[in-house]
Amino acid sequence: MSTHLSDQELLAYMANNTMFANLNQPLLETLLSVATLKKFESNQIILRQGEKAEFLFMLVVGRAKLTQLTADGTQILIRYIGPGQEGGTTSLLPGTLHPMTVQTMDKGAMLMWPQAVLADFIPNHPQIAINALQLLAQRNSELQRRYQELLTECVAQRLAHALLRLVTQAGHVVAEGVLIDLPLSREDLAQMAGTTLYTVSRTLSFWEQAGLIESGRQRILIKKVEELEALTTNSYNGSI
Amino acid sequence: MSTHLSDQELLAYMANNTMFANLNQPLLETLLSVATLKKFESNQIILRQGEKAEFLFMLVVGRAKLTQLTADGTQILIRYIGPGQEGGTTSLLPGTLHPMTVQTMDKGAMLMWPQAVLADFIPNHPQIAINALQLLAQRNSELQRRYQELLTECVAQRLAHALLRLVTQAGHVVAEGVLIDLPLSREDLAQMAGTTLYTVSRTLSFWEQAGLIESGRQRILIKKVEELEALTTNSYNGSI
DNA sequence: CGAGTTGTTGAAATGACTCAATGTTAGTGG
DNA sequence: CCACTAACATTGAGTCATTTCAACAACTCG
Repeated sequence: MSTHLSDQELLAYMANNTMFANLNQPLLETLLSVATLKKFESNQIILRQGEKAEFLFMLVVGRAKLTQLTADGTQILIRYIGPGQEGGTTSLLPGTLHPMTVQTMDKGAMLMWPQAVLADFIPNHPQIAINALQLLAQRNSELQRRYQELLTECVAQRLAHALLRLVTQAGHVVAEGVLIDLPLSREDLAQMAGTTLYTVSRTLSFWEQAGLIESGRQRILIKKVEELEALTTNSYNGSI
Repeated sequence: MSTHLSDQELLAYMANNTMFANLNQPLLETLLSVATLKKFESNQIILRQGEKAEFLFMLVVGRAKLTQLTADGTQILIRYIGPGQEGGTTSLLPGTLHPMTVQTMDKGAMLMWPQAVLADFIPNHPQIAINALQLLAQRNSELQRRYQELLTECVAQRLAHALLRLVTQAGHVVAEGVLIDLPLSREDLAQMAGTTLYTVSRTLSFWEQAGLIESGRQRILIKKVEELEALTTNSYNGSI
């Protein structure tokens, strides 16, 4: 995919994102006109956790990884984002800090809105604030769900949940099942499920033997999505 | 405390809550005029998890407990709220469901705003939406912090964190330290820290022997807050 | 005073982590 | 095109924190 996009395409991405939902076309165009299109290279850090939140962004080409570093230095992986998905939502509120680091995975481009510019739109277009509210409410409920998982589920269930989330976010249907279209290492999965790369490796091996998945280096193919779903609810945990 | 309050007092509670911050006095009064003051008994369920979110509320007398039930039936304790604290924040967005159950602990009273009424204020007073955004952003970052805790810390550290949160929320300074003014059972603490009542009991016994706390039936007095804080950061975990 | 709730504590079981050794794959430069 | 290297993955053995189960002790309330 080229990093050159028409305004048409950019507007389409915006219209499909909750952040810009229910806004009329002229307003979308105005918002686009105050945005900056910034290109980025692979493996570049866009936002660093702890820095002042100065802008909202939306990827239009390429992918990025959202991570958090805990006080003791453990890195956790929040989620992956792709074209049409936004980040830095808290930037609407002046004086906040970025809760996570955003790191690009490919060469790509994004639209950027400075905090002050966007905030100026709210008095006349409160829908923007409502949209942001909607977005934050979604994030909140997803986080709540993950918090619950962590509190009550065993590693195998959490890993199954993490894979299922990846399926809906980055799953491509192929002949034998669903392929997760991301360069995922065991370490990445461990950071998502809150465990170690060793336990991930063991669990995936077990599932591979059971015919649920097929995994190789940085590659995961899920052959039986329903059975993986069953693992998340069942009391049976696919441990070794 | 009586369950009878003047408009003065109600307005003061509102003005101090982030939800109604930066609103002028006339607007606060208008908002109060569209609210309903509802009295409740002890141990009454105000909102049930999964029900349609139909109103925002703010306690003015009494306390309540916010809990969540996970898919497998485990109950988790999110937090306690008291006078001046709100709940049902997601009610600003039409069509959402309550993410948690709210249960009263004492006889008391609260102000209630139906979703539709509040939503009507936003077009002319976008500050309300911004306030809600602020509130959700706070909740979000607190949840993130707790998610991280769960992911990286051991039980003793999580329990220490839970106690410290309770200190700031419901701590009363007394001669010997800080008394947590809530009828907290070991089971309650276990639900907050994501562990079992047995481990809570063991850990508290250990801390009691170390002179950090003093705990009895439904009663916890923290004698050395700083040392408890040290436990949360240190690599040393106060295990048995 | 008795019944039910709440808290304590020991012993055994266990899930997950750590460490260490080894295998596998992709990419690089000769 | 092959050998080399670094990154990624697997697996076993040992260890540890935490849970589970069970028995008992203490407190509260009608």
